[in-house]
Amino acid sequence: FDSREMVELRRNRWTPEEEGALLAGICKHGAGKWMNILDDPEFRSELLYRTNIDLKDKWRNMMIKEKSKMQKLEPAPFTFPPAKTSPVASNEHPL
Amino acid sequence: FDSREMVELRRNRWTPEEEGALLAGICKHGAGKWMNILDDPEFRSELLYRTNIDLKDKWRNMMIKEKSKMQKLEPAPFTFPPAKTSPVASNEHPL
DNA sequence: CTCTAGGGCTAGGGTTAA
DNA sequence: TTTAACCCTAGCCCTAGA
Repeated sequence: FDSREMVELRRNRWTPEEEGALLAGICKHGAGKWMNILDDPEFRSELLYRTNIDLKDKWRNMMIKEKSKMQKLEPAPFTFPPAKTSPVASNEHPL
Repeated sequence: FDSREMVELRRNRWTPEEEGALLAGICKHGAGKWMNILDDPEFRSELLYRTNIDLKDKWRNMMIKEKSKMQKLEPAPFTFPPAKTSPVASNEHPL
């Protein structure tokens, strides 16, 4: 009996602990080895309520977020008239 | 400049016909099956200019309105222990 | 059969406009 | 100020292909 099968009903935010376990698992097994990460005793307890699909989806979302952060750091191309550089309020959405 | 053209620029208010189609679609497919409702030939023509997100948002707003009406009608008497809620038949859509 | 990759869809918080 | 309509996106679903 696998308790992961029971958790189909929840819509769950990822905790920092789960994210850490996922990243550590990726470092150890590689991105894409979702079932290997879940089966690893080192991460199993932290990711008990996640499926291999959950891991894949979460990794994708993390990559999307990293990508958008990178785009913010890239130097702005030369334009005229200059693009407005008003600071973005922290409660606004990125992108 | 025709004032009716101004109407096109406003936010797209839901018509009673659209609301009826949405409710009928929910009865048939269930709340949450927004794309199924849109794809159903029975409702497609009436909801032609709505997206699945529009359907979801409209249903939420309708529920909010119903809820506030309920709260106005029910003074919510203090009881202890709390009154138990009636169970819902499992063969019905949850709505 | 299981597992992964990637597109699609929903839920719910947040924002805008009237 | 209120709120119907609309936006953003994390999380979850569907499914072809390995």
